[in-house]
Amino acid sequence: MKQHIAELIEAALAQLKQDGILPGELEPTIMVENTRDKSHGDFASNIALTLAKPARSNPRQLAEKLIAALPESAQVDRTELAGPGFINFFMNDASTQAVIGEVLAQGAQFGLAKAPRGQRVQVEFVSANPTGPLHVGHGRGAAYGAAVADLLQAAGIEVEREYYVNDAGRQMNILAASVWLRYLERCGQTLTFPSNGYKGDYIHDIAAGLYDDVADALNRPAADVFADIPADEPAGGDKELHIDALIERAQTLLSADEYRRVFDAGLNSILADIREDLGEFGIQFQHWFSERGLTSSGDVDRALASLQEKGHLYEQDGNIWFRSTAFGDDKDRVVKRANGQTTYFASDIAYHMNKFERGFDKVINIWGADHHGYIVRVKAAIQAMGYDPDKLEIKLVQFAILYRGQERLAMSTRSGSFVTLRELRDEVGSDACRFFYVTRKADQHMDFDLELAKSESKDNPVYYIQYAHARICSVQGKLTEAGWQWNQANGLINLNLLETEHEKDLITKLTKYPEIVDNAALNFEPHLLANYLRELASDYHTYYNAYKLLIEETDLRDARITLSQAVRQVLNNGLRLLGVSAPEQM
RNA sequence: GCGCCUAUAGCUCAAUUGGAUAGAGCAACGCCCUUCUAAGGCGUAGGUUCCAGGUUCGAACCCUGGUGGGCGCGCCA
Repeated sequence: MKQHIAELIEAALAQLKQDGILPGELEPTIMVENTRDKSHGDFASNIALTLAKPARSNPRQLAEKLIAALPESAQVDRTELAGPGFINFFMNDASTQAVIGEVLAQGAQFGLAKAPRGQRVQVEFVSANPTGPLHVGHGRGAAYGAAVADLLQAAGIEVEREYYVNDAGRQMNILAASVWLRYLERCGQTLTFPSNGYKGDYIHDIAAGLYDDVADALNRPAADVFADIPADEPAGGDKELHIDALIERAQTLLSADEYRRVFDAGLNSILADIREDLGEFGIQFQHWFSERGLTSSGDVDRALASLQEKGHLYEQDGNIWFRSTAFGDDKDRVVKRANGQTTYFASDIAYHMNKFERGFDKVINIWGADHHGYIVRVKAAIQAMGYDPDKLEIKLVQFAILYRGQERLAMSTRSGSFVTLRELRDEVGSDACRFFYVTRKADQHMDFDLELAKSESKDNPVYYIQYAHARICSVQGKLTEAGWQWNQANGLINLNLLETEHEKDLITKLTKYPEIVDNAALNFEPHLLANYLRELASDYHTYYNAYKLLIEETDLRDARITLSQAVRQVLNNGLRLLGVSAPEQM
């Protein structure tokens, strides 16, 4: 409909150019906006305001001339000059009501792009280190990333969802050492667990599983394990040196294969858990991309060679540095240490090279806000390798702080006292989690109140929206009980009977849905859809309370139920895009 | 110290990305169930959009300078 109005304005502009009122070379972009206030009509254009200066004319006079030059349209009831020079368009009821037929005809397809946009994007999200279960902080990134990916797909873009698995590096070795030490305890030995190890209960479970598989084949005397190991922090030493020495010791006392066995026991078990957790959260990834694979495939070497060849690497103090300052970074970054080991950043460079080689039109990374310091250097590397850094879109997700009523819940991964995503889902349900996580703009800090998410009342937007859906479904049941039938065709013919303000508002709201989906997708802002659904549900509850649907007059009854069914369909479509279920009864 | 995010009603947040009179929900107060789910609805009240300048037809939004909050500033991952 906006398109239609833009065409009308374009025709008017052409007319004015022909009449010599506007300079012929003017090529303005025509903006048609939804009005905030319905007394301003359905749509408004600010074209006269933007053209006033180049046309050397007063905006209101120009608007008047434009209105006079607008072609007739069957859809537009009337136009009006308002305020400083806005042109307001009032659509006629029939053209607005047509949306109901569209919704019912298209069903689950309503709101999806009519044609593919011919773009392929990758969305990488969650990508939590596989050193423990996902916690509530990952939950927001998960819900946000999934919603963005689903929205982009709805907007006609081909989407690949990817999880980058950090299965290499020191943290993973700490995990392996933690598992091994718990396993040694399982074998009956007594030892002092390192303060810097992973202490969660899941480590015990993994160790128990390992013991079930290999019995005491990987057992070594604790005395040997701890012989000459530098003291841990509680004993007055350095916890980092302590754990590193333990890792090295594990690698000495165990053969390479044996160490790998322990390492993989931790990695695989945790990855499986994460995968299951996300699956239950309604999130599927097409690819689980292994960091370790980047080294074995030679991508890391290739990425560094590429930088080397273009003259962006140099050697100092035995380390190899990437001159990222040439691309706006505050300092250069080491990519290869003097001992020959590449850094995590080198893997990241290789990973992004790999992404770009896969030929996506856009690569979207969803990161926790604590990673913002990496944006500049990653973009620097991309540019240095000769790729377009603007194709990489990095969305930062701010932290969510959990509250139980007034009480603020603490989180700390190492101490094992964190709230996991699974615990959160068990407590408030996946639906509420998915919805709450995306009701706020991603770059907005948010408070997540467990009590509210659990409450089954209108205070809780998830239940409020789901209830609107269930209400409509229940009307269908009552209809049959009353011995009536809903005749959709008859309802569609009689839409003109829906002439109350409530009904008009509701129908207008339905017409906005496709645009909301598009906006939410292209701006990576699922909260727009969440807010829209709340408004639509609110409009429906208002309507439901104001009028009775099950009435004697067949035509009006059919029209009202037809409208209700269209609302139900849109609620269903919208909730599904956010990964929230639309129950038929509650 | 430097960088990124942020500041809107008592609280949690919106504002169609620069549009007209800044909107919702909580909380407060007053109403509506012999009527399709009261798991709901109606109404009242609540604002110098952190401060000071600037840009323009027009600013919560853009620019400059402050102030408060969050996060980051490893050859860790």
